[in-house]
Amino acid sequence: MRLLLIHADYIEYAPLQPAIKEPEKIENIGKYERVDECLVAFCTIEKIDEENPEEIVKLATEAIIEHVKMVKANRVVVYPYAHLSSDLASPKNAIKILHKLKEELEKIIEVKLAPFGWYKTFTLKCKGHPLSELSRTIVPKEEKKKEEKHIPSSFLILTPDGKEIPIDLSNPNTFLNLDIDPTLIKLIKNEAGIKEKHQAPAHIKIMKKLELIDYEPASDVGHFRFYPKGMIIKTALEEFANNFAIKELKAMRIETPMIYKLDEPDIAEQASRFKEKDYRLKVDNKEFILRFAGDFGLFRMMKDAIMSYKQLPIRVYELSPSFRLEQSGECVGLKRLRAFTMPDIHCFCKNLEEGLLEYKLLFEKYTEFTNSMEIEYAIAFRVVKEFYLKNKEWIVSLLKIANKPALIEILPEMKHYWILKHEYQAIDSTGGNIQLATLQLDVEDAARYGIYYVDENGEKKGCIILHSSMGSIERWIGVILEQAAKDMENNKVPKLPLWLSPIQVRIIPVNMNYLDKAIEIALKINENNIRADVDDRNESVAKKIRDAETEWIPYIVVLGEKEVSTGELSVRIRGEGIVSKKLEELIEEINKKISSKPRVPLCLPIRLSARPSFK
RNA sequence: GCCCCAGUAGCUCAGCUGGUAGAGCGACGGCCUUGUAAGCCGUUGGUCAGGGGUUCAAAUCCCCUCUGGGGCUCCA
Repeated sequence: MRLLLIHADYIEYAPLQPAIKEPEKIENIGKYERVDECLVAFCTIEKIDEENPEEIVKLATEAIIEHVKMVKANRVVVYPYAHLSSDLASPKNAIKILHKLKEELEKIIEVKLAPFGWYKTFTLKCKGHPLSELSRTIVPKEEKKKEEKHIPSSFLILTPDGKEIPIDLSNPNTFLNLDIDPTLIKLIKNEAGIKEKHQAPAHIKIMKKLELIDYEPASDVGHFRFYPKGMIIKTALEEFANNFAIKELKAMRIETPMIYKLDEPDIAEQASRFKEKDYRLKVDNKEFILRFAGDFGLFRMMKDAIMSYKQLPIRVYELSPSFRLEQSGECVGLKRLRAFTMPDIHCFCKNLEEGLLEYKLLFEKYTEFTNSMEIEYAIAFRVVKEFYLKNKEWIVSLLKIANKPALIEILPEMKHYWILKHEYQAIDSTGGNIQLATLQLDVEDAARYGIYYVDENGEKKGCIILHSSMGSIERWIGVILEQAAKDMENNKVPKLPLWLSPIQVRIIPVNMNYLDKAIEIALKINENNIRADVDDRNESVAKKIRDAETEWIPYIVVLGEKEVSTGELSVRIRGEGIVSKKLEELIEEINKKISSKPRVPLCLPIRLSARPSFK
């Protein structure tokens, strides 16, 4: 907010004609107001004021009152005056803030507020003493801090054979024509703010068309409803996350509450570092916060845990919903939500040396995990300069595991709680990136939240904490659908990975005479933990095939006289064609393809005619 | 959160220089008994996102709200 304060004998003004589309309503155009012995505050509301109107009003009130006392003015005239800044707030908000300012001042002194949004004529007699003219700029305190903190990062590409290619994000020539992984180039373009397609991500239409997931307007922005088929995919991914953490990494699974009291110091501390992106609620006069990450409950639990150096590294896993009040304009489809399901694995290590061993192990596991998901992705590291210089060869050894070059962001100094992190980023159908798995090396939080282990000498020591996640389940669904959309664009038949296809096999009886046999076959397939159903609707075979194809069903079996008499099924494989197979061969093929991926049972009526349509 | 664009039947959309709505698909009913991407006939279907305003008259013009999309901003 900009203020120009004038101590005046009098001011006289009258609104003449509207200056904006929606000016404040006034009673008499052209009617003069006169105020004597006053401090006139010419006042410009700036864009930045919209972020924290309360604070701005408070600071402005203080500044005006301070000056009123100094010059001993009897009253204040707040005079909207757009011309003190070139970065204006929206008129709607400016009016709100000005009225708020009037309200606050009124508690202390007589105030007049000139109408907003009018061209006004005015006469002003300035007293002319040394303190009679003064200008002030009011800026939110937080904003000031932010500006001071900002030191730019530098960027480079690091290859598995240890080559460093410095790049400059503000100069696309330094990276656009490099002969290197095209997916990484796309990631860097995103990082540099170069966007190729300005359109809605394709997964939104697909998730509705396939009856997986949809918006729920009765909820808040970024909260979705999951239909039965969407639930199959979500459950399968969750089970995959469980298997990864529990079977693969031998982590201990826990669960912690979703709601926390804000007056607990450590909770308040974590909340304050997350700005205003949290959901708050008041119950029984107590203020609560909805968890925006798993750390709340986990850190409390680990603070109380007694850990010996002999037990480390200790891995803890939690899968649970988190809530973040992301800016409404940022919530798009499944890319960014306000409610999401997050698998979290935290590893508690003795020291940096053990932390690095653990990091490398997790890097290998997460890379293997991401590779198995049939998507296009690139890796980005963020690392504090000092750490990078000491450990460059170690990072190269990670890249050798992934066999991919990576973007490296080098932070001149420690800015967050971690000294090293990396992300797996998928590229969507519009060329935008979607962050998936991430791994962070945290050297600060153990001390901050009192998480200790007891060392060889019986002394308490702070842990090194590795935070890691495969990324939210919802995002993974989005990315898998985006991958299908990209295939479609490249004239490939769009598919879901077999293990995630809600219906894996559809049996189509040629007519009602073969319905019983069809159901018998479907049940047999289901017994093998493969999801099969039967299209028993009274439609032509052609129609049923068409519907199965538009549902992206990977295996379609047509059942008629021929099949029943020979025992050879006619199997239409999505994107490939029709082959002849015995039932056992079909089951074997699917089992082989799904391999160790999770098997979620069919949670729908086996007969299509028994299902409602959710579209 | 800000700026811009959009919202018409369950779905996809037409109508939008003002005269209170239409198609295809779906659903429902019937006929057909089906062999690898839509068999035929009929019926049903709407507070034109919600609210307010202008007007004799609003889906159509104006304002507000909600929801979605694009672009910013933000993402310890």
